[in-house]
Amino acid sequence: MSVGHTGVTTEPVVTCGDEHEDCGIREVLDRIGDKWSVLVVVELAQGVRRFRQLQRAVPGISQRMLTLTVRRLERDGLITRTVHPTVPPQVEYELTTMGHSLTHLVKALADWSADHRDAIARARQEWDAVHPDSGIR
Amino acid sequence: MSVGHTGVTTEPVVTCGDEHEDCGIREVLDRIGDKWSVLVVVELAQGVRRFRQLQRAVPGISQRMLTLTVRRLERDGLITRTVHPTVPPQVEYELTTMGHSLTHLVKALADWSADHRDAIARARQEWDAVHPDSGIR
DNA sequence: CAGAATCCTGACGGATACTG
DNA sequence: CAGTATCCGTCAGGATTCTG
Repeated sequence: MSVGHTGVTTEPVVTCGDEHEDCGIREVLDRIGDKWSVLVVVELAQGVRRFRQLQRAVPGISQRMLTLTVRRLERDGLITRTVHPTVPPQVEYELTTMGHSLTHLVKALADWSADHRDAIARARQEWDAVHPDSGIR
Repeated sequence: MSVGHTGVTTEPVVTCGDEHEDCGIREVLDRIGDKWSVLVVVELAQGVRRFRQLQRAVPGISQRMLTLTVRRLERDGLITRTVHPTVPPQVEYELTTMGHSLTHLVKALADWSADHRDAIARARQEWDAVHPDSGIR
């Protein structure tokens, strides 16, 4: 579609209809924009996982944050939480259909990231070279 | 491996290759996951904009945050900043090619949001009804 | 194992005032 | 107009401890 960033003839790829309104974008980002949600979703995309499994699969996450993250994902209907009344307790997490659909979006993110991470890194180095102590980072 | 818990025969849509590594996902989210970046990008998808134009187009953003946001986007090579040495000063912001490509990703986010916002809202209400005072929110 | 409850810190971001 | 400079509150998220 020839995006051409100089010849602004491109019709807007994304518009908000209402000029002054946030599209639903922020709504998604408020859910998956946090530090751990996507990583948990990515892991659950592999299959059913138990609590400890998730924690090991997502290195660096604390129990607290894992708990909060899965609770919120559950609340939003993106994953299910199944408690097996055994001892010791066993809790399984699994993506819902909606959760799986989110997976596609995450893939788009990963793809874009893979495609541009180098360019971004270069742009940064360049910028940082030109603006030594800008406070920006 | 057939992930499909419904009938989704899809092989994992997103995998991280290395089992224990963040894909580049967090990298993207660290850039556009903040409060304002996407909104600025969306506005710039419409065309070239000046500072005040941007601020009016993105209601609620402070000068400070607008400044920080455009600086970071510029640093990452997603937008350009052109200063016209006039008086009063005139500064124009414009998406780069890479910035435009990001626009497609943002559209994917908006689409997913539009498709699932209702389902999410319902899931929440339901969850909140079952878990009156869970602290989660 | 799978959490709940607390405490604590840094960073994100808002408000305001000043400048070229 | 297009910023910069400060001050300040909030809160996401880490570390730690306790429990069924």
